[in-house]
Amino acid sequence: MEAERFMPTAAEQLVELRRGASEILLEADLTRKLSRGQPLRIKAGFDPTAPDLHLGHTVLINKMRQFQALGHEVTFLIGDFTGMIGDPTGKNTTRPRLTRDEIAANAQTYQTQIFKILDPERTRIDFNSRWMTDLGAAGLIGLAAQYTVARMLERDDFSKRYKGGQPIAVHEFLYPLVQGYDSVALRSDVELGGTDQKFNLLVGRSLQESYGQEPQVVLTMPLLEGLDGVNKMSKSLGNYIGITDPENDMFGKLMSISDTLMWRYFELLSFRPLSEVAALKEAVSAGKNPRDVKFELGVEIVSRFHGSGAGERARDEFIARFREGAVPNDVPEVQLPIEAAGARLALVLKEAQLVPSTSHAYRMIEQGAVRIDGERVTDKDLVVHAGAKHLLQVGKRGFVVVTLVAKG
RNA sequence: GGACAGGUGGCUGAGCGGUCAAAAGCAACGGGCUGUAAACCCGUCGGGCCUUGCGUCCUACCUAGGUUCAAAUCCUAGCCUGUCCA
Repeated sequence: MEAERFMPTAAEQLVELRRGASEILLEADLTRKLSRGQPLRIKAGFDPTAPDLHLGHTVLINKMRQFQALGHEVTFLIGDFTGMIGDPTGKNTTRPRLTRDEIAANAQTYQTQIFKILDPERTRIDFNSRWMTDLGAAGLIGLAAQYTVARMLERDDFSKRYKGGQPIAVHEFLYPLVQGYDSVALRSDVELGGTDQKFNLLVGRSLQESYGQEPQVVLTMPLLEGLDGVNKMSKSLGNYIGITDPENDMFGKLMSISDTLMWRYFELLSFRPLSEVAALKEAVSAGKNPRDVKFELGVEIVSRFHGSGAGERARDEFIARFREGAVPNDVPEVQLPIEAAGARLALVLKEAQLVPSTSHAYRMIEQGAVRIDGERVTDKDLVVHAGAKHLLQVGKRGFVVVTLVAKG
């Protein structure tokens, strides 16, 4: 990697790096490391089982990007070994063991996604199985000897479960240790993580000292709230915006967040200078419609992942569809074989996958959620006939154009 | 190793032989009002079928058996979890 690159002073860098960060432990250490004027080794770990990144993950990735821009070296560490343990969450679900091929595929997926944000030239992708498989049982025990149970139980999650009579499997203690050992193996200078990772990241500091290294600086970023504005964004909660979501979906989801949450997204996701964000806030309290400010957020984010111009496109489409009630221009079309005598609409809705079951279809019709060719359906026994082509709509978002053909 | 307690729908949590597809809350979904915001109001919330009916069938209260006309509810064994004791 090129060593020659303009690097601002430690103080200047610190100002940038502090932005959005929840905590920097210890900031004095970071200043010292930065003052050396050498590129630092920045590490952030990711789960190999879920290669679908969402905006929540990008909070961290954006921070990595910032380090890169300042001339540091970033390692995107895929925890293929730790994935077998599973980060303790209290839900202790045993994760499926991934095959080599699956891991490789996931890593590939990660790359295509993160390089929309990170500079490929300055990003290393690594796997912790690279050193963990060689560590062996003896090595693992040696590693476990570096930390005490009492200190383990300081972890918030563990102490809660311990006090609350919830199970804690012994192997869960290994997760922080292995993650910490990754820092030893990489000789990392800084590790980034969500605030929920604080404990694990600190274990890294401690282990590096045990192994005779200078401890890493821990920089935690807040967890981004999901669409509900309450829980952290996560795929399993279904409150996420995937960075591979189609542009219209992505825009639509961004528009559905609350006004309060919007500012949070500006803070953590937007690349706008904070001064600009402050100005927008000002404008809103002066009477500007928050919706229009949200449009700006949507445009920026969608363009980031779908290319310049995509954001504006999505916005226009959104306005056309929802403000003016137009039908989206990318409605999927399907062809369905039905009985020559005709078929109940409820069944067709199910077949077209607009609803999960015919029972559900009946309920939707009863609730006035179903439209056929723009007309609200009131008759739940409505029969449609072969040869016809209809635009079906369920709720605000479900659209399908079906062509009905006679069976046989 | 021993004693005790417990395992119910996406979650929390009632029920402890029939009236239970299972109270209640949360979440979710749909409608209304809007800006696909919040708040609020209304409704739905296992699945199939049709004769859309307080209809019918299937699947469901950890697993496997059993007792009963009938079991989420009782019995037996197993698995899992927690508490206390050693």
